[in-house]
Amino acid sequence: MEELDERKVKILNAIIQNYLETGEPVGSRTISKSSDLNLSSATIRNEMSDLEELGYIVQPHTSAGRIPSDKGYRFYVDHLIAEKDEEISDIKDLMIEKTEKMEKMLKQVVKVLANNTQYATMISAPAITGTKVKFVQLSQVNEHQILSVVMMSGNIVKNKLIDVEEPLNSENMLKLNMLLNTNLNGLTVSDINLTLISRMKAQAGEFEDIIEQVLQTLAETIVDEEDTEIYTSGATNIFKYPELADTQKASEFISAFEEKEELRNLIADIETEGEEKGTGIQVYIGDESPIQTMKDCSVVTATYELGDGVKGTIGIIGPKRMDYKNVMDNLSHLKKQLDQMLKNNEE
Amino acid sequence: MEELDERKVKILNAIIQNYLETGEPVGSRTISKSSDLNLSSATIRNEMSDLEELGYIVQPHTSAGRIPSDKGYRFYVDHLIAEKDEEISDIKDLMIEKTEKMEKMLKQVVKVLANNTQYATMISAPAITGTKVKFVQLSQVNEHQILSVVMMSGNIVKNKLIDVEEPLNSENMLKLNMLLNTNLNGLTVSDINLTLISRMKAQAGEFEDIIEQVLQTLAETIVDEEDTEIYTSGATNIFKYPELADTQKASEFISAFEEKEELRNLIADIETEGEEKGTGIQVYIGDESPIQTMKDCSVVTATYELGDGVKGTIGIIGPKRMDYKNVMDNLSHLKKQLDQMLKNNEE
DNA sequence: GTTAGCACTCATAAAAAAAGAGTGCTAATA
DNA sequence: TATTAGCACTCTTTTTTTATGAGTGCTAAC
Repeated sequence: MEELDERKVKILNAIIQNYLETGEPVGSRTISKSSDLNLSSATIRNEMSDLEELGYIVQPHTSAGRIPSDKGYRFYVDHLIAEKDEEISDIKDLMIEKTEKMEKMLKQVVKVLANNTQYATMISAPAITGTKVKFVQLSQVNEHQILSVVMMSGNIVKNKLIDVEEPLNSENMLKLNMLLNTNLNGLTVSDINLTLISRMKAQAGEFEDIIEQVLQTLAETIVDEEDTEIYTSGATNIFKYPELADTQKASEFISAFEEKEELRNLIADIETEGEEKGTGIQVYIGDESPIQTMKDCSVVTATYELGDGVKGTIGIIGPKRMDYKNVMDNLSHLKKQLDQMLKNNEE
Repeated sequence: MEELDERKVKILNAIIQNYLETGEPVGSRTISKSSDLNLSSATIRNEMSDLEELGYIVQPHTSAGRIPSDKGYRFYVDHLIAEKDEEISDIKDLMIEKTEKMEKMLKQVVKVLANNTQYATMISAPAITGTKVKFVQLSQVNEHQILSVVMMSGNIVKNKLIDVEEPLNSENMLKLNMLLNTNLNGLTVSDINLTLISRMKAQAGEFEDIIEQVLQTLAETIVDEEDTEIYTSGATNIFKYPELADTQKASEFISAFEEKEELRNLIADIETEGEEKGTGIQVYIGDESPIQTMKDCSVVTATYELGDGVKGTIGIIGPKRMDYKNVMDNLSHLKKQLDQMLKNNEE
């Protein structure tokens, strides 16, 4: 808070608060009346002039009030957000209605979050990389097809049909299953290297083709998951914020949410970066966001964790004048819940 | 064509053609110049006046040109669309890039279709109801968990973890698997009635709990699929058509695509209804569509089929002035491809 | 240091004017 | 009788003009 004395901070805060609510540039008179420091509009004007010079606020045009700059928002997020922990409606009750399946749960989570915050939301499914093979099973479906079932930690199950020339007898099948399980069990996918592969093939003898295919399935599983599944909700909330609602911008924004490609990049970027003062939450204001389409927005994200270093990201995207406090609280609350839920599920 | 003589038909056609392109009301002068029947604008005006009286076209306001009414579009779709089969880029090549998984394929299909047509598109995954159980397999994952894998016709695989007090020995496991397969194989889910259930439980003896759970999984599978998965693409194409692009409408439209609830109803409605002169294609113009949000749109759908009466629906939603010809051609082409692909996959 | 006062700026809203597209009707024409 | 040219009239759309008003910066007084 070097360059700002207490009064300036108060005024800046008042400006931002007001702007968050209204979305309109705020003038000196408004502040003069609303804030508790009894100062005339003229005095405020002088201070505002200073604040502008320091880069915390800007004027859209000569005779308009001021709006926060990215730097202003940044200051707000870093220093001005009150610490009190508001009551947040427990999402747990809403979402656990027999949602056995991860996918359904995640879909519900983003939806609830979008409803709670009235912004656009996204969540990435926990990435499979680093998870371990828990269980492999081949079964003969009919004469020419074998079904391979692979279960990874986190109870993620992958199936694949493998075509074969002729059926395996049950003895061979048993052998193969043994072979696969003893060799693969507990390994992460990156552990499966060439040495291991050739050893397994050697052991499999005439059935090396099948091994080949199972391993390939595993590899594909990874590739599959490399472009992580992302679930979104509330993209149309953007229309609630006039500064983002013109057709041009809205179209791009919503397209980005439909395509999900950019979101994927965003998440990739985020997962490598730091976080906001130890809360596990990251805030990107305007240009700070790595993704161009969102330069008029702010992005707030949290990372949730399964056991084995498996991570997913949950994020909210809205106008710069977003209710940071509420959003951050919601996210950190949700993060905790997810962490906990997934851990339970893991056992 | 009772009430319309040849010339009126020609004029109506010209009006619609023109409106499809421009989206602007078309005046008598335009028609007079563009069409091949050499008539003055005055004559056209008289004819247009008649056409309006008959309800095929309307005037947005007194001194504007005419635009087609729903009745006009309907006439166009029923009688005026040329029959020639234009070349349509083969979607097959684009989509079969090792898309083993139905889901991915469907996602790609809607995307390609949206790209080809520049409208919003949707596709419903083939409903599982009526498919048959092909294969069931239980396997011991660890001491307290059994994985049940059920494969249905169409190669749809469902997994479920079942908790057990203590592990089954391999002999019992084998027995249970036998039991399940012999009893369930080839049955549709609706075939599984109480008689069968109690018989199976009796046979299972002390393991009736497990049978119970497997069957429950099957039941849940159905419920899961009852609200069919729907994939969409190109919702933002709506912004390309000014008559639909105002924030209000666009927001509703895109929300409907995000929620998918209304689309689901739409599809449910459609699957019970008739089709356009034996092409397997249905066209809903404006109010003809059962869903309110789309009353300013037209909806064109096709139903594709897997073997056993398992159906899915693919649809295009766009402005009333949609390029019906192109859309219908695209759909019927795609329908054929899907039918074929899925049949291959089925074997 | 603070404030009242005032001239000035500039976006926005409202009002007025102009332009244009298209019609309906009438009377002339083939 | 069917077609067409011509013209007045209607409405929307666009452009121009004219307020309106919020908000500033600066100066001078407190």
